[in-house]
Amino acid sequence: MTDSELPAVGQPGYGDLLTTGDMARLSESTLRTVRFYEQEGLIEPARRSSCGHRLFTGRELMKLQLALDLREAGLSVQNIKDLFCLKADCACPEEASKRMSNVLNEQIDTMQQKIAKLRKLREELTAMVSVLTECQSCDEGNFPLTCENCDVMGSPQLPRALQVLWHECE
Amino acid sequence: MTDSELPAVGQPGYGDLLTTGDMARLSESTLRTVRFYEQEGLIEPARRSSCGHRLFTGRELMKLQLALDLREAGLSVQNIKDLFCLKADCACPEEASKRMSNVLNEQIDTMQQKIAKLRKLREELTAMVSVLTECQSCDEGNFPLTCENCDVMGSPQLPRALQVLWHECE
DNA sequence: TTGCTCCTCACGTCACGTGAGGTGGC
DNA sequence: TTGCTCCTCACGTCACGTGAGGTGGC
Repeated sequence: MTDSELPAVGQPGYGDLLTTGDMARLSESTLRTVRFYEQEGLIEPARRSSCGHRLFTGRELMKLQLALDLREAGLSVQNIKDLFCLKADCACPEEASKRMSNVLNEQIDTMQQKIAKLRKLREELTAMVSVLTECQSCDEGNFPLTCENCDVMGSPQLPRALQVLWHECE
Repeated sequence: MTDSELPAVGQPGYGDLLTTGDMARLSESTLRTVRFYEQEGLIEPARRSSCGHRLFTGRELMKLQLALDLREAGLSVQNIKDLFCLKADCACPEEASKRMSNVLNEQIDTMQQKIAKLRKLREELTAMVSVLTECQSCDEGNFPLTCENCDVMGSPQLPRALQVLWHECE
């Protein structure tokens, strides 16, 4: 076996198998998270090395990466477990296919709502930065001395974030 | 005082002030969350009623709503506290304006990345549902008997979610 | 021997959830 | 008296973070 034939990851003699550290690095998570997800039954090592180290297949890395993405999207670990088991829990593939589609469509819906909320908040903050930037180079040379008299800062239609984060406080 | 002059919320004789329950309802959160955010110093009741009930102004409701939106966007309660105090913590408004803009721009950036990740995952799940739906009404009448021989399910370019959630399992 | 990566407890943390038991006005 | 809303502890939960102390191959 020449160097060029060595596997790119999971280096020392474990074939294509990945250590916990490999899993953490390749999924941009942590050792703790990899172990936690194994403990919760989301992933499973193919075997242990002679000194007790977990060894995972590439397929488990895919599962871990998907699980982490779904967590970021707001699903609980239990939700993800249910998804991972859904097909096996169904009596037949027809039922599995329909239930899977239903569950996924629900998730797609809630993700769409999350995206909409995030976009709205992002635009609110963007609007606030615009006003701040505008006022920093105030044409009237008033900032920040006489803002109370200014129609920009005085407007009641200012973005909510600006009203909350940029008020004359207690 | 006629009925039409009564405040719409915070009904019984508290003027325009809002109870903890009002705050929870109007922010679509919970009593516990309102109290927790008060304890953490994000909001503050204007006063207590004679029997010890918290009474908040409309302004505190705005703060609560913004705080909840920022939490959903991924900021910690400490992050939000820092934002709420940023202006007061600055020596002058010029500095506050610049620091605020910087912090907000960072947040806008990370929110943009979150949106991109969510959209990507949403499209992955949508693609998976498409394949499932297509296969449910398989032209060849094969589903789910002879999927192994099919070029749809056999393709290595299937969405990752489909590979993970719809495989022949252990 | 040193440095690196892995291991197993096990306690800590963050943002709340969830009762338990009590109060005050219709 | 009953029902409703509020109150204060205080313990529980979820998804990990963070040491503490130990192992095995270069």
